Amino acid sequence: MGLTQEDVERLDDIVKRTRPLHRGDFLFRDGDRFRSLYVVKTGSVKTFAPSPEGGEQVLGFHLPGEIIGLDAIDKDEHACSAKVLETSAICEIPFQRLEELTCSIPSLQHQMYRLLSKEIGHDTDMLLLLGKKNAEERLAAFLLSLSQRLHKRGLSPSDFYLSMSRHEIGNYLGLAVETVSRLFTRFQDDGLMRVDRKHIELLDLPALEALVGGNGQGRRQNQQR
Amino acid sequence: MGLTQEDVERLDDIVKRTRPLHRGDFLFRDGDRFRSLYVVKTGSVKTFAPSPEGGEQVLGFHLPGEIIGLDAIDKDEHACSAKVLETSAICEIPFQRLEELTCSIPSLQHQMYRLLSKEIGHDTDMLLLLGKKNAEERLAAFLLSLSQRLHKRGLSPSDFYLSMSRHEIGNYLGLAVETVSRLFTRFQDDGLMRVDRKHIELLDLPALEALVGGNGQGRRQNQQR
DNA sequence: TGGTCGTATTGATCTGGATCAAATATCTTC
DNA sequence: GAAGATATTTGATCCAGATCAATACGACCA
Repeated sequence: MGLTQEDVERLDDIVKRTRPLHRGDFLFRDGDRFRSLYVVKTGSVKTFAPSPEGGEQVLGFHLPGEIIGLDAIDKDEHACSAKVLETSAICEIPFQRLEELTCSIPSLQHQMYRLLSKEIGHDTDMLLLLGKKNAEERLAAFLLSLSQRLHKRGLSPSDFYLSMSRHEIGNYLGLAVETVSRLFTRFQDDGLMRVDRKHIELLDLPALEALVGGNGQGRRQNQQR
Repeated sequence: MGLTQEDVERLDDIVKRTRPLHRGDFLFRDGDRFRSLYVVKTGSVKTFAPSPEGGEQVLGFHLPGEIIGLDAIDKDEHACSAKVLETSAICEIPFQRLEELTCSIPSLQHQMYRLLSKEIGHDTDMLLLLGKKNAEERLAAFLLSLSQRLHKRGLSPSDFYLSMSRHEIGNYLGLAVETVSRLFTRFQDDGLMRVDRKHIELLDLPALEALVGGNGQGRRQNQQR
C-alpha cells in the first residue's frame, strides 16, 4: 500500500493484541467514549445500534481483516455497540496514536481516507439493498457478500459456517426471522445451496449472483424509467 | 475548528468557485474519475446510484454547507451521480490538493476524519430508517431532517420549499410516490403541517419528533426484547 | 384560450412478507 | 442426560403499503 518497511513497523508498534474474546463479549457499547479502532484477526463481530423503539438494528457483521469503530470518530463517542459472535482475536488500535502516525506518513493517511470512504460505499450498498431489493435478493446478496469476503481471506467461498443467528440475519436484512428461514429452505429446494443448521454450502454461485444482480425485479416499487 | 487564520487561507486558496449551476446539471456521474469534493453553497443537490435493475436509488439530498463525493475516495471513481435540483452555487475542492494540506495541518486532518466519520453515522441512521421504520415514521424523519439542517444554516426550520419531487422523496425513503402523497395529506389533516405543492410549513414539530422517536412501533417486525 | 405534458392526488385492489401460532430441534445447565 | 430455555422451521392469516387506474392540477407554449 505504499508503506515502507519502517512505516509498517511504526504502525505495528501502536497496535495492541488482546487475549482472545468470547461469544457475547463487547468491544464497546453505544455511548462509550471513543478511544480505539478494532480489527478482527479471527472470528467475527456484529455491530448494532439501539433503535428508539427499544429494539436494535444490526449494522454489520465483521469478518477477519475488517475494521470496526470508524463511525465513532465524529462524535468521539460510540453510537453503536460491538459484540463478539464467536471466540475471536481482535487487535486494538488507539486512534490518537494512529492519527499522529498518519500525519507523518502521507500514504498511511491516504489509506485511512480510503478506509473511511470504503465504509461509506458499503453503507451505500446496504441502502440500495434495503430500499430496492426484495427478500430473496437481500438474502442472496448477504450470502454472496459473506462468500466473497471469506474468499478474499483465502477461505472457501462456498463452504462456511454462519456465526450469527437467523434472527440476527433477519434484523440485518430488514426481514422477519421466519422469512429468512423460509428462504433458506427455498434456496435449498431450488438447488442453490445446502443448509444444515449453521453450515452453509453454496452450490450455485452464478445463480445467486443472477438473483442479486438485475434479474428479478426488486421490490418493483418506484419503477424508474 | 482549531484552524489558524493562515490555515483557513491556505484551505481557501485551493477551493474553486464555479459559476452557478442549474436544475439538471451534473456535478459528476457514476463511473467518472474522482478528482474533487463538492460543497453546496446555496441550492441543493441529489446523489443517486444506479441499481442493477436499471432503476436508481436516491442516496441523499444535499443542502448548503454539506459536502459531496466522499464515497469516491476509495475507488478513485464515483459510484454515484450528483445532480443539481435547483439553481445552486457549488464549490469544488480538488482532493489531491486537500490531501496535501491535511498532511501539514493536523487539525484539518482531524476534521477530515470527522467529516468522513459523520457521513458513516448518517448512513447508519438511514439504515435504521429503512430497516426498522414504517412509512409514517420515515416521512416524519425526512421532514425533521430537512428542518434541522435548514435551521442550522439560519433558515426557518418550519417553513421551506422542497426542491425535490414526491417521486424522489419516495425513492429516497423506500416508498412509492402514492404513499408519500397520501402521507402528506394525512399529516396535513392531522394538523402536523401545511402542504401546498412544494411549499411546506411544519406546524407541530414536537408531534413529528414523537412520531419518529420511539412512539409508534416501527415496522413492529423483529420485535427485539 | 385551449392543448399538451409532467407531476400530484385520490380511489380500488392486490400481495410480499409480517404476524400469529404451534411443533420441533438445539443448546444449557446442573 | 433430563428439564428447561432458546432457536429454527413450518403453516395459516393478516395488513401496510405497492400496484393499477383514473383524475386533477400546474406550467408552459403556440
